Amino acid sequence: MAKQIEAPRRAPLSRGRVLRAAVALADVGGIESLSMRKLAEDLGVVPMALYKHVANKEELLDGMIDVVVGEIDPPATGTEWKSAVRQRVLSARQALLRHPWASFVIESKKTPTPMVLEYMDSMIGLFRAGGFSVNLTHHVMHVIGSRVMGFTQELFNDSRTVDPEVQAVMMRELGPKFPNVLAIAMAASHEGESVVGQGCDDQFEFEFALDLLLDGFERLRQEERARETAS
Amino acid sequence: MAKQIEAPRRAPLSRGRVLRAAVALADVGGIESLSMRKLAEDLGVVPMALYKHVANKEELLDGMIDVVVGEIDPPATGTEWKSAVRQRVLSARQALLRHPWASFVIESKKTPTPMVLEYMDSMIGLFRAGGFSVNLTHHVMHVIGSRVMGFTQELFNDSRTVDPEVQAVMMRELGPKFPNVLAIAMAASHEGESVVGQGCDDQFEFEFALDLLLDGFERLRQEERARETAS
DNA sequence: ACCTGAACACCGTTCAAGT
DNA sequence: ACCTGAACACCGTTCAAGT
Repeated sequence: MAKQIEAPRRAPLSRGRVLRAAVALADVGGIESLSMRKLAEDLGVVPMALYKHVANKEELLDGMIDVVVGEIDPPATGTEWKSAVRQRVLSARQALLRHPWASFVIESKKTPTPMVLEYMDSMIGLFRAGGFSVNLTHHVMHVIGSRVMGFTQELFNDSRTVDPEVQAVMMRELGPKFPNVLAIAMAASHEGESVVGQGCDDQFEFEFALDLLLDGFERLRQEERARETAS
Repeated sequence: MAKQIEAPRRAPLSRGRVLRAAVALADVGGIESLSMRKLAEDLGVVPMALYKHVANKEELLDGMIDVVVGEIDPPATGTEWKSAVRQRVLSARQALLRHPWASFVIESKKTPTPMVLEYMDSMIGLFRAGGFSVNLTHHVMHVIGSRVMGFTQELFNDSRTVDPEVQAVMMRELGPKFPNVLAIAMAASHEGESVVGQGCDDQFEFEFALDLLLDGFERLRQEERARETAS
């Protein structure tokens, strides 16, 4: 029967608390469920109170990105460039998987946040330390693109578990019009000889792509060095 | 002094006219300027009239994507897989460049539209015809990712023209914190020996990346065929 | 039956009034 | 000086009233 009139104000609202609450909200409800008003409610605060800590929603999103980027492991030291890049990218991927909204928000920005820029800078540094010229580093950064942050646009999502019934429907519906897509979807769900299809293995595909790129980069690097020593 | 009471109703509003108007609106004002209400106004129509032709905004966006995808050239016939894929991807890129909002909208969809699926299906067909197995095709489609549609996430946009003064400011501001990013930005703007930096050449970078991937695919394809004939 | 104005349930953000 | 309720200028979409 305690009186409930004065709800205990947890902590005195700070930028950090606002950002963490926003990340949590987007994690559970998706980015489209994040509004200034809803966030304020979550924090037990009037909407306008948020504007003391973030200038506007844009800046809130910037801050949220930085929270995610902050979760990426620092680069390994003392390893050769390829595994250093590989490890860091895969660590970024883990952070991004924890916050599925983040890749979309990062892309939607026209200018990267300072922390993203810092991450990129250190990644460039790994290539430079590995003996890549400035120009070649520039090119490979473009090639690796968003994958350097640990994500790729999945234009077609075949990683969901498909139960046999749905599969049969897909067969009938999509089969005639998209036979090639169907063939891949079917093959993917039977791969790995699990009883029922579990869709394709995103982690495998990501690493497959990453390694193909890194191998290509290695070749370019060697060609460049050969050209240098030849002249 | 003509009477203006009855504005001439151009055409009797159709799904096609709605979609084309929406595309035009997004082309000039950006996707964030596209609202059902503004679109209706552009068409000289009450907002609710749109809902006769599209179920909701989601479906409007789907239709807009299909307009863009419809601009992509059909695949060349009678050429080997690599140049067929290359040509088609570069044609997709041209379409996407004409509608800068499109890549973002395409990504934002969780399921591809039928026309996107059809495009993917025909692209898969090109690989299959080139002798790639179903599984290898699956992998390379993941590797090529969004680039197959002609776009990549640019996490850092160094393609803008930078005048020397801005460059000097960048040098001072970014230099200490992001030396590696700066080095690349500087180098990119001096490349091609134009007098003033024009930023990096996006078309070159896109083709560089695409060709690196295609060469990698070629190698994988040959390895696979060698494995087949060996067994 | 079709069309459409008003209304509903939201937004992000401004601003002036309250303390 | 700080805080905040109300208001503003938008959204997408429902719905009932008008023809």
